Amino acid sequence: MEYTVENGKITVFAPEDFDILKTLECGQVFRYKKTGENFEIFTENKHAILKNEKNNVIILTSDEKYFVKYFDLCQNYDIIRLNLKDKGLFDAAMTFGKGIRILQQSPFETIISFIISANNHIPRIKKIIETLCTKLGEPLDGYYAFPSVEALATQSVEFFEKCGLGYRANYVFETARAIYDGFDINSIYDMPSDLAQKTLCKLKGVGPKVADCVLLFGFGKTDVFPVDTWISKVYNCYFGQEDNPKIIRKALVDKFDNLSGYAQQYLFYYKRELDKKR
DNA sequence: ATCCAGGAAGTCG
DNA sequence: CGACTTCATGGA
Repeated sequence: MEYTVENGKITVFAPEDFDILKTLECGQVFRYKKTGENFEIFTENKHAILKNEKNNVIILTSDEKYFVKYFDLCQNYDIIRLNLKDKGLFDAAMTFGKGIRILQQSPFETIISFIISANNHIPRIKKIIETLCTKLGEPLDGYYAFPSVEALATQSVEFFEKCGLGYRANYVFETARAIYDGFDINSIYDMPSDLAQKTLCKLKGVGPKVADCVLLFGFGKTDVFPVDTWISKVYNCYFGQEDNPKIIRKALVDKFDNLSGYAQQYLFYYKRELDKKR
């Protein structure tokens, strides 16, 4: 992918594989908003403004290096799609989702965010995360950072209940505490994905699906396949009759191997957008 | 109004 | 283990 970096500005040239809206709306990230014609995205204590200019994608940010990695600009999605086609992913999903990029997000932020996502609506997930940032995040230039481990670990369960977390209040409480007390999330980077999933599942509120989301979006592990309600639907529609998420996951990881995460995003986005329209 | 959400924990057998 | 139930909240 061709891009240039200047002071405060990344220009991605005529990217067939960088669709701002698809990348933000495909369910991997919650802290973004539309401001007029542009989009604004927040992560950790950073933010960037995204816009289309002529045929280019412009990223305005004071931390160019961070967002080159964040938007996965060095990855070639053309080659990924070719390999996915070989592995048997149908064209319609890839054509429909062309332009999606898998974001390389903060591990801690994805852990907390996807605990909140479990059995919840996306608009509500966004709202709760924003509330946490507003109340506990470091105030910056016109926005708030995502709360630090310490900021979250030193709250009471009642605090999280007041933020609208419901029964997930205790999950966030326990998990923030565990990490604050020394649960080493950085060790996850060096683990094979099956052990990494098992390790993450020790955290309260983290099960197989949330763990896979964290591994994919937070740790850049692409040999995992988060199976949620949408993937179950799409599986039964195009692959085979099965309702056990564990069996579905194994079948899909066997099929797509180290490209599972990409396949998952194309399939998730495809099915969810199609069902939305009807 | 009432249904249900990018699932996970708890409790059974 | 595996199946089955429960879980708080508020946007649609």
